[in-house]
Amino acid sequence: MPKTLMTIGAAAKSAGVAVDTVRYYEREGLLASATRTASGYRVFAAADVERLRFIRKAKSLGFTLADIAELLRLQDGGGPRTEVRQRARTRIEDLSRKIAALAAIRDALVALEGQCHGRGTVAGCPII
Amino acid sequence: MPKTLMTIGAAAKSAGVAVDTVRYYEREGLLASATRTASGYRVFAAADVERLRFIRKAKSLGFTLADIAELLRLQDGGGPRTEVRQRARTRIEDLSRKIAALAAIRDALVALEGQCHGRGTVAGCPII
DNA sequence: CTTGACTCTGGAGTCGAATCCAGACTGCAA
DNA sequence: TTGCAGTCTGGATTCGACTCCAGAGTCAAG
Repeated sequence: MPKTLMTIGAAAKSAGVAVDTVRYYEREGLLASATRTASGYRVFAAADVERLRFIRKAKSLGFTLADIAELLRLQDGGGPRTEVRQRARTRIEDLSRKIAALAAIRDALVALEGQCHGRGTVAGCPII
Repeated sequence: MPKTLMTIGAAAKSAGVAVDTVRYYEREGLLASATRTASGYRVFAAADVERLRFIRKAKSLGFTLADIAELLRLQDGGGPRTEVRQRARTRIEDLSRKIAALAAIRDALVALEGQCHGRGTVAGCPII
């Protein structure tokens, strides 16, 4: 096997994911069914590892697997770039909303913390 | 039944949660086992509704049910207020970290978006 | 040839926080 | 009295993204 062709273990390691995760992605259709050796072992090429890395990166950017599946479908179909931009923008808006919500929560807690002098029992504590 | 005593449906509605959720909280120990009518219906008092409201509010502040159970235990035990403050501070730190992480993700996406001119197919699109 | 690491499959289990279900019972109004 | 909304129980199901399992087959090193 040339070094660009590898077993699932090598591919997983190279992409930084777990072996089970690779099989899971294949089941979920994010990866095409891998070709097999005569004995049934999956064989992965560099492009597959790239795809795994892309999934990992997109996940780290907060996309769900469903989002990523969409993106990959676009990629596979050579779809329009505007579509990709649109998804990125949607995701950015999601993130902004989520950040604002969390910041509001934090500020509310900070305010409560400021009101609590920290002495006595919890009875009457503004946080409670 | 005096109007401060109510069925699960009324209590749930008054606190703004679902009936199933109330039973779930009871099962999980966030609410003491409610007293019952002769026929086995749960009976709730104003204090129970307050407790439900507290849970709802704490949840909206991003505490998990496990966090909230702790807070309630403190409350029930008349524990030290410093403890409550400590938990609030921990939660604030959690939130700050989460906000920072999301902001980093968003900024990365914004940067990618800026690099993509939005023309052509996805091949070579920096977002991909 | 044996050992140990790797891979295969289908399916089950995990987490949190509910939500939904069937089937039986209760309570209130018309 | 009948009808329907509400309640009871215990258990199953949901979502997302894995993770783990048993039992069987395969591969490479020593």
